[in-house]
Amino acid sequence: MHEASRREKLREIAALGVDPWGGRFDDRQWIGDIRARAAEVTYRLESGGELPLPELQAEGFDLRAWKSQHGAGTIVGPAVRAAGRIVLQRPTGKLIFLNIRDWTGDIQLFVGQKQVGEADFALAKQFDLGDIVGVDGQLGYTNTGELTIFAEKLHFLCKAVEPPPEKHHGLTDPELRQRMRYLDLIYTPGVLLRFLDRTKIVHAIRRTLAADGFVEVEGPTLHAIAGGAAARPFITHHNTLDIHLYLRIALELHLKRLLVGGMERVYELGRVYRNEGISPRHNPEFTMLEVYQAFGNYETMMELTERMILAALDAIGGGYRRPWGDAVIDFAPPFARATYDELVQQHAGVAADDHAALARLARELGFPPEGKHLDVIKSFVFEEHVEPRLTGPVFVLDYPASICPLTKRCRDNPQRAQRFELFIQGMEIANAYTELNDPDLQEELFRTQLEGLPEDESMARMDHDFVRALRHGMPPAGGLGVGIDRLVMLLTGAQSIREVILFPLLRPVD
RNA sequence: GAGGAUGUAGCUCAGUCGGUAGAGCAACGGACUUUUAAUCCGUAGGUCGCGGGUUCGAGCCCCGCCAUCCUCACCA
Repeated sequence: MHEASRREKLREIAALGVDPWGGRFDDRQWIGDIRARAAEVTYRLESGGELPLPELQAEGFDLRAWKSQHGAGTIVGPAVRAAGRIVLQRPTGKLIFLNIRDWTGDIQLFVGQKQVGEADFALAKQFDLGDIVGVDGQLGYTNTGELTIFAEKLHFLCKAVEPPPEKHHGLTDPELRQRMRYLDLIYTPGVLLRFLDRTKIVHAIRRTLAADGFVEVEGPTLHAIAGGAAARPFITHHNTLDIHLYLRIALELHLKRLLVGGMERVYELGRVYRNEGISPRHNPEFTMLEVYQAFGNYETMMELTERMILAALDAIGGGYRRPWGDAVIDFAPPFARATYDELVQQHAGVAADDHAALARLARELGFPPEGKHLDVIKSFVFEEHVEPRLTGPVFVLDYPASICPLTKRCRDNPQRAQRFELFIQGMEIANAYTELNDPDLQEELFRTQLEGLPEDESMARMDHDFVRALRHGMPPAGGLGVGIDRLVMLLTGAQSIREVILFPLLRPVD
């Protein structure tokens, strides 16, 4: 079978006195850095003097013709050391061309029998696609103008006993791409870069927060009460205490306790878990950022949100206009701002206080409005009719107070909550409040929220300790939540959340 | 949870009307010191997702199950 010949080569490599699993390999340069040294390659004329080589990327460039034009000489370049996985191999008798890949790029190796000697050439004949090899050699160009390392010494660094995917098509089966992410990262163009961009985005966010004096903390992920959001939790059990515990569905309530405790600027960037459906925009575990700033409000958070996103874009490069599917998202600041009611008027064509018109529209959209509060009807219309039209980026301001249980009301209008959500391509990316710090009102709002829940969500409980913490005094504060996975989707052009989560949840197979 | 699509060699994919299972890449043997998905000659490789059924005969038709993808519902 396919493994047998590779295992045979493994034995033959060992028989050559080489460890087929490799070892420490110091002082090698990344292929991207080596490629950047192309300009150091020159043409040394026998008649004396050195010529720089022309731009060799040009299609159809013929180095042979160029050389005969300029007279006899040799190509000289810097000595380099590289390591990478063999992704293509073209043996032509006593000469082998290899393409190797590290996480910065690909480069061609020229391995000639005469040039590397009998021993290394015997080793090179045992190479398979997928093996990891090292090389010492001179950077130069082949006759066809391809930047190439002309090997002088080869090093074997790791055998691949399994064959790689098809060399041209790679892995296309979406199931295999997720189950074998290690192959997807190597062989699907753009995948590794996207995940590296995710890291840069998260780092840019942390840098922005650190520069503003925020501290990062780690709250508990096992909660006795799953609070801070409305979602079904995962349930687990602690043996020694013999209690049910819930994986956290939000970061909010513990971070606010820290506000009470005097951590004036605090954030957590971490995983939350929601026992809900899986879709191109939902994974059961996903990454949230929550930020709390004492003596700020939701406008403080809006300004911070915009700065973090711009810093993330700067970190990955490519400007503020980003393709996303068939659309282009324009992140050029400042992001648009509009009130909730204005957007209802604009996109639904209905005045936000016109109860009858909203009810009519809700019914048309399949939502029976009878006996429902105006804000509930409006909220339905907003979600169904307005949100999909918010291609954004747009900050939606001043939500109806009755759907915001953790939010301070607007001073001039208690029917409005000091809350914004940032929408981009119909997706909610950020959600921020001026945090409610009135303990009695908070307790009352929790209570009415719990009363409204259906039977099967009765695991939601009042968090009395949180309310007690508020009674000890939480400074007025702005709070922000950001869905990191979705933000990364938008910034990197990914159409599915599975393209930005390294190991999305899949049903296990034996 | 509902509906639709897909599942054939390690990978990417064909497979007509129900009649002996196909290609390319990868692999193996041979030729080749400037190739570019190298090329040329030859060889080998299959539980057609799993389980039933219909039929003289099933990759193909029927039933059930499994997995993945998409849409919807829940949700961010």
